[in-house]
Amino acid sequence: MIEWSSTTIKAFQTTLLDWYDKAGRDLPWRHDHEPYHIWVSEIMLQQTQVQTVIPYYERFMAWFPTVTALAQAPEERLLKAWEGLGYYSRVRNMQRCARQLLADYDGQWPQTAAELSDLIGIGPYTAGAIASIAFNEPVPAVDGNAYRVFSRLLEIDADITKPGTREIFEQAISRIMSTDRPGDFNQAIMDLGASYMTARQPDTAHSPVKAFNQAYLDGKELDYPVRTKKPRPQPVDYVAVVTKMGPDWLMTQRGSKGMLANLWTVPLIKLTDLDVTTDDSAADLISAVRQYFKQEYQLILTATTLAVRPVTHTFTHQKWTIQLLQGQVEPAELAFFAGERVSPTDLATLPMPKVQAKIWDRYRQADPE
DNA sequence: TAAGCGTGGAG
DNA sequence: TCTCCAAGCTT
Repeated sequence: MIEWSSTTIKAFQTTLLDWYDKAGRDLPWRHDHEPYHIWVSEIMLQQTQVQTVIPYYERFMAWFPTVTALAQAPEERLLKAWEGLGYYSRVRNMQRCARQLLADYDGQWPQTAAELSDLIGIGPYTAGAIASIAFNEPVPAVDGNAYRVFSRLLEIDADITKPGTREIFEQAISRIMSTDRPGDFNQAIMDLGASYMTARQPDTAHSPVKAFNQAYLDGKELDYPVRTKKPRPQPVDYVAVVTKMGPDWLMTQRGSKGMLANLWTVPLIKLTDLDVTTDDSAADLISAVRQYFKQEYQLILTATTLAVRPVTHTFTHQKWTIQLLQGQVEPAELAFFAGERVSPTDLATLPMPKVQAKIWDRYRQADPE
C-alpha cells in the first residue's frame, strides 16, 4: 500500500468533488438528505445494482412514505414490495429497525455512525453512508466500490473477503476523505466505482482520477481488489407440485428462517426428503409425492407428470433443479395443511420468489389454457 | 471467522 | 451454460 502526502490528498479531494459536482448521477434518493430516504436506498442497494433498485425505491416510497408507515405495515405487504429484489431478510429487518426507532429513539434518527450501527440491519457500511450523507459526519462508507477504488488507487493488497480488512480501508479512507463534504465524497467514490473504475472493464484512461491511480500507472489495475473466490453453488433436486382445488391453487408459506423465509410457493419438496433420486421412474416419484402429501398434509393427491423441462434456479449457495408435477386434491382435509387454498384473485397479493415465477412460466408452457 | 442469504447483468 | 460481480448484514 502506498501513502499519500497531504498535498496529494487535497488535490484528490478537489479533483473528485469537482468531477462529482459536474457528473454525479441524478438518483431519486439524492433529491434530499432525509435519513429515511437515504436509509431505504442504502438497504436496497446492498448487493444490488442501481438500475434494479430505482423502480423498487419509487414504489416503496409510495407505499411506505414514513418510518411510521413502514413500522405499521403488514409483513405480506412488505415482502410484496420487496418481491424480486432478493435477500428478503433486508426488508423484514427494516421493519424491525423502524419499530426500534419508534420505541427506543422517540422516532428520531441517531446522527452518528456509532449509534446507527446499533440499529437492526444497519452494519458498518450503511451506518457510514447514512451518517455521512444525511448528517454530514466525516466517516467512511466502505462498500464494494470503495474496496475497488481505493485498492487500485493505493495498491492495497489485503483480501477484501476477510472481515478484518475493512478496518485497513476505513483507516486509509479516513485520512483521505473530505471533512467538509463527507457525504458527497462517499457518493463520488460510488459513482466512480460504477463508471470509470468498474470491476471488469475499467475505463481509467478517461477517469478524472487516473493520475492518482497507482495500480493503473503500474499496469496492474485488474489485479485489484484482491479477493478469494467463492465456492460454486451445490446442486439440489426438488419436485414442485402445482396443485389445484377446483378453481383455486394450493400454496404454502415457507418457514420464518432460512432461504426465502415467509415467501409463498407451490408445495416444493426436496427429493432427498422423498427417498427417491432423479434416476427413479416418474411413477415412483408420483407414488412418493402422494405418500408425502398424505403424511405431511393429510391430503389425498392425484398427480401426473408434466412433459416439460425441469426449472432451474441458481442462488448464491445452491442450484435447484425442479421437476414439475400437476396435482389435484379433494377439498376435504385442509386443516392440517401448512398452507392455503388461494383463489386466482388472491394469488396476486402473495409475495413469491423468482423461482416460483419460473415454475408458473413452465407450468403454463405445459398447460396453456 | 465462515457460512448463509437472491437476483440480474455482463462476458 | 458458466462464472463473476453488484451501494452487506446476521449469526
